[in-house]
Amino acid sequence: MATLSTSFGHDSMAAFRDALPVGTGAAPTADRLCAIGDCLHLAKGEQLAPDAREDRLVYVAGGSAKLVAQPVSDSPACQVLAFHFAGDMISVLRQSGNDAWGDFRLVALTDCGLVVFPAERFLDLAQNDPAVLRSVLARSLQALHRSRTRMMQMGHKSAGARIADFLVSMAERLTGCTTGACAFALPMSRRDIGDSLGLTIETVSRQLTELREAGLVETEGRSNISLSDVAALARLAGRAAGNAGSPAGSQSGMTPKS
Amino acid sequence: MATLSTSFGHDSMAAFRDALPVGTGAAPTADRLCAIGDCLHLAKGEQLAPDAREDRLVYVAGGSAKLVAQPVSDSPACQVLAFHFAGDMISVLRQSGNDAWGDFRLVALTDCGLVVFPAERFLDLAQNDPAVLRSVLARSLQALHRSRTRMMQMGHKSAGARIADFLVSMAERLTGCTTGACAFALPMSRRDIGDSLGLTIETVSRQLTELREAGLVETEGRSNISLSDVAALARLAGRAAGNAGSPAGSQSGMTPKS
DNA sequence: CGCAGTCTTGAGACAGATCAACTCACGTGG
DNA sequence: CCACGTGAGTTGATCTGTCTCAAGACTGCG
Repeated sequence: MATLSTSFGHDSMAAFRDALPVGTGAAPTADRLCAIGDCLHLAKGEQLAPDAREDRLVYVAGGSAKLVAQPVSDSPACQVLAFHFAGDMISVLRQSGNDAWGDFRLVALTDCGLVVFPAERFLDLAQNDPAVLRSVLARSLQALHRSRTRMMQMGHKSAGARIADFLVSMAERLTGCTTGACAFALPMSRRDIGDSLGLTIETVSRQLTELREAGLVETEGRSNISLSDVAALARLAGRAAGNAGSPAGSQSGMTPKS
Repeated sequence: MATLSTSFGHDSMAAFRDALPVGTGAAPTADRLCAIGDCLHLAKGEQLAPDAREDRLVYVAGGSAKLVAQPVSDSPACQVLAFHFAGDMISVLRQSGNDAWGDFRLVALTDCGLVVFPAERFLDLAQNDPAVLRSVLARSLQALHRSRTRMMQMGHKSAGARIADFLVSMAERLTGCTTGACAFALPMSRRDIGDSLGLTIETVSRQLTELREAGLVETEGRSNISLSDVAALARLAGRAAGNAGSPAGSQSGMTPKS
């Protein structure tokens, strides 16, 4: 976290600026937005201090993180709400209020660079530039849509389908691959996967074994995984044909240029 | 849908206007918004024509409706995404895109009055009045938050907890009651309840019976229900103490004044 | 009053959770 | 550099909760 911190921070801000919509005369707004953004670097395992006073918008410039909700009293399982990777813009809302769940926290799965904004002030500034505000709104609606779709799936999908869906989604988000074969390293543990899918760690493991025996998946070490046929997995996951759903999380990807 | 349409329509529009944030100089914007809004009345069982070309924002002026997603090819169960009541502002996005799910449809559970806006044009106009735009954004973020929270619960909650949660949520939304006893009429069928909770109709029935035997619930006829102790149900549902989560749906309630 | 569809209730099957070993990867210290 | 230990991952046996299939009872409508 030491020496590289500042330069990483600088890169983070630059990355954020690049991700902004290129509206006419948006430059001054971008400047002001950057002025209130707080660059920070989280080492693997560290978490964003859960300031309960205000909502925050966080831009992930690099690395990967998980958004978790911790049960307030008892402590059995913490639910993973979403995984996030470079380019995602996520809203970390304060206190869910009065449910049995405590606050939401962003935890680093790998070292990662973030830009943190106070939501209120960010929106105040964005208000001057309707294009930015609207862009954020559009992302939110999209995110809502994805969340709904995901919820829907969670409702009645088998463990196997959920795992397949998870893998397809990861392949897509980590490598951009939507068909054929691909390999990548999963930054999260089996427990994280289970917690995000509403399954136990044992079930996750068993399903992976099954896929391995079916020749669709190969694993090496703890995190390296390779999929031999993404399309087949997508079919197993109950997706139509194309895909593009991003079930395992992404609520507000912010990559208007790509 | 015939004779009463216009007068009901008028009331719907008035209700919508009342719900708008009272910003300075917002009146002209309100006028323009109302100008593109389409008032319409749905009889019980009717559905909003699923125009697949554009996203729409719908204000529910009166009555109750369900937002459903229909599987495109096979036809086993249609998933109920949310229930909506008077005062809710919901976004009906067109085609989920490429998933195995077809389009989203709004179906009337009881006769209801709606104001339908083309999302694009609504936002174009709202852009002139940042207060309105921001209000919509705030609602969206809230909705996302609720959706996430709900998803989280869906993940690992027992059937009993889901039903209890559902009842508490309905009590709150239909009668404003958050503790003590209350009675109301459920506008949706057991099947709808099951489809929204990811349970079968039989399980819903069984759980209700169980609650009845526990003395927490009484039913009369098909839809009348009375809860003797909402707080106890909330506890059963795994909520902390207060409540205010609105799990069974509401994504964008629009009642800034209340 | 009778029919159709909704709701309830029961018995059996199955998926996934739970409990309990066991194995292996990876980081540490000798 | 390699043995070692810890914690992650795998595998197996069993158990519980929910779905499924199948009657039956009731509501509410024509």
